[in-house]
This record gives sequence, structure tokens and C-alpha cells, in this order.
Amino acid sequence: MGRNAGLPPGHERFRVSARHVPDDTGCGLLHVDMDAFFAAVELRTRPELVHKPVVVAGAGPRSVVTSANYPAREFGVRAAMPVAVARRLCPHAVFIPPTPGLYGEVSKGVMAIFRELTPLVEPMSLDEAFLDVSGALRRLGATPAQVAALIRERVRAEHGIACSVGVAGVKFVAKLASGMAKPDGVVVVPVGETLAFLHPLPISALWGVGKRTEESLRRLGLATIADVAVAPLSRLRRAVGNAAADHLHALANGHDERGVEIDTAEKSIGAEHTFDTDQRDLPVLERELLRLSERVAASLRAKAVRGRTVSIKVRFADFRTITRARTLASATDVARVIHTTAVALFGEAAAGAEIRLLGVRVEGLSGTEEPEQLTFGQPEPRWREAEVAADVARSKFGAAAIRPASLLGPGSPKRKQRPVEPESDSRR
DNA sequence: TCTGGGGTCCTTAGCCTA
DNA sequence: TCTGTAGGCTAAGGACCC
Repeated sequence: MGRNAGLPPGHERFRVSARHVPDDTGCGLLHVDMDAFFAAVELRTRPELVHKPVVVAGAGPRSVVTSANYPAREFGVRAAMPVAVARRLCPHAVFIPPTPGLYGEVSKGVMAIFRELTPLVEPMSLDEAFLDVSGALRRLGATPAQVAALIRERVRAEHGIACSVGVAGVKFVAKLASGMAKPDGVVVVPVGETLAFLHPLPISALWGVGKRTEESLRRLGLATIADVAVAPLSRLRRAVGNAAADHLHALANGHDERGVEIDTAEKSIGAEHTFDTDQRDLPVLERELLRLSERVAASLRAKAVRGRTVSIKVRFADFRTITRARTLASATDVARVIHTTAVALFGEAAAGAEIRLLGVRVEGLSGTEEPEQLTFGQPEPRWREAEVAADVARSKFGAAAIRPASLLGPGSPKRKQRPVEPESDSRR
């Protein structure tokens, strides 16, 4: 069972209804989750499809489902499922390609509603956030459950989409509760009933238990959260490692000390692409690395950060995946530097192989206000100026306005590039 | 089923230095 | 000078989340 499987038997008493609201005293943590977010946003402009199965997914042969509305889910269609499978399960569904930028805009508006109610908002993704409302209750003149109702009303009225809310004393329980509240509901877990709520649930409901960890725990004979709560910590540690064991044991006993964190700094920025058909052609692969490097560099500059470590991800035709990384002497946000490093890493690790996916990521981020350590003969400043100028042109004339010549056409010859020497190398 | 794309965190291991 | 070791840094990969 996943974490969004609706209310399990015996848990009906936690659901808020017109006649019943569980005791929400001390339940200052809310988890708000939009219902079938991307699909719901698309349906605002296509209301005639509301009761029909609708799937938001890319058009490529290897695309997966991004979002499916509830009528589509009745046919077994789920997010992250290959589109080919979704079509087989629900051939009469309407497939809609994602609209770039749209969901981010709606998300901004929804988060703004949250921040009007409390400054303590931690967005987890475009469609969900934790809110700590404990300090805002008096000002709002409301209980946590009433704040949940207010949020749902406003999101529906101002953005035309439904959301579900979990209300609890700790984050993890609020998150589980919102999953059970779906679709379009509120679940409140009274502080005194936290363990009664958690313990009957399967281990897969625990945050951090995916397929592998579930297998490891089942091998120990553990099936429910109650089993994990009473399992000896030493046994858990041997099975899943120290950090995961401590984490799961605490959660299973209702302990989750994490507060709502606003402004969490990003640790890495990356981009990746899966080819429609596997590629072995080096110029094509190097062009893709350039395109990805451009995207990553533009994103770094837009967020005013630089990174010191460039890593690539390569997925081979047999789905085997490797990563390779190299740390530079100084942090960069220059596509040319990222690309040169990525090409070198690729050449050492995967040249000549049949490639399914390429990714480029920059890690070890720091702000651009930190001084750059330049070395002799480093061409970075000129490239950076050129790329910043291109950013400006793109913001004025659109994304296609400026591109490197090697990205202009599928058959364009690869030009000789001046190598940029990474100053520090991997020791392997 | 045949597996996207953007991330985070943890574990393990080698190398280097004090 | 040699040796053992602890700790930091880096790299690689796995697992997980949305």
C-alpha cells in the first residue's frame, strides 16, 4: 500500500464531516496536497472532460504519466506509469500534454494563500506544502480543522481546484493524513490517538520505506508500523542501516521532531533527457550534453548560485545507470565549463556504448556573492559574459532566440572547442 | 507495465593529511 | 623516520520522494 490509498478500514473516525470533527487540540501541523494537480489545472479550461478519464503525459514513445484524474485512476492509471501501459488500461482516456509554466503559476497562487494564513510554509513540490498554523490560531480565531476548511474553500474559489488536508501534531502524520483524506477531504489525527492511527498501517506507509526497504523489513517478519515500533533497534539497523533504522523507529513511535522549514537552500541543480531511441552517435550525444549544460547553467544563473562539482548520469540501453563526477577548482555557472567537464567524464566512462539517457548536474552550490577563484589562462569570464548576454536576449525575445551553433540543426557539424581544463581531478 | 525528470539523503570506500 | 589511525573530502551508487 502506498501513502495515498484513502482511509483504511477502522479509520473513518479521523475524517472530518458535517457532523463530526475529531479533537484537533495541539494539531498545529497541516499538510495540504492538491488532488490530481496537473490534470485538475488542465480541466479548468476543459470542463467538458471533468467526468471523463484524463491523463496528462508527454507525447514521446518513452513518456510516463505525469498526472491522472480520478476517473482515469478507476482504470488503474497511475502517475509514473508508462504511457503505453496507460493507453492499454484506458484506451478511451483523453491524453493531454503538459503545459510548461502553467502549473508553477497556479502553485505560486496557492502558496500565496497559505502564506496569508501563516508565514511558516514549507513547499514540498508544486502541489503540496506543510504549514505550521499553531502560532496563527489566535489571530485567525480558528481551530486547525477550521483553517483546513478555509484553505480548501479559498483554493477552490480562487484557483478552481480541489485539495486535501491532513491535520496532526507532527509532519509525518499530517502527510499520511492528507493522503487518506483524498480526494477532496480533511483528516484530523488527535494528538492522543497518533499511535492508534499509525500502528495498524502497513510498513509501506512509513516515509522512507520504498520497495527495497519494504522487502528488507518483511524479511524480518515486520508487516505493520506497530511491528516496526516494537522491533529491537539493533535488528532494524542491521537490516536497513543506522540512519534509516533510527528514522523509521522514531516515526513508528509517533516521533517526528522536524519542524516546518522555510527557505531551504537547493543543494544541486540538474537536467536530464531520455532519447526516443537509444543513441551511440558521439556528436549527437555531445550535442545533448551541451543542451543540458546550457539548461543547467541558465538555471544556476537565474538562481544566482554556482557549483563546484559537475556530475553526469548515463543510463545504458540495458537500463544500467552510472554517475561520474569531477570537482573543479572554483565554482561555476558557465555552460561552456560544465559542458567540457561533462564531455570529458562521458568519454572516460561511456564512449561507444548505446545510451538511453544523459543527465548533467551541478552540486556543491554556493551564492554568486562568494569570490570566484580564477586561475591563469582560465577562459571563464569571457564565456560567462557571453552567456549572461544570451540570458538577457532570451528573456526579451524568447528561449529560441540564442543558441550555440552546434545546437541549431540535427546534422550540424561539431565545432572544435577550446578545452577548459578542470583544475582538480577525480582520483579514480 | 517496461520504466520521465527533478531532486535529497545515506552508505561505502579510497585517498590524503595531521 | 616509520607506522597506525582518525577524520575530512570526494566519488559512486542506491533508495526514496514528488
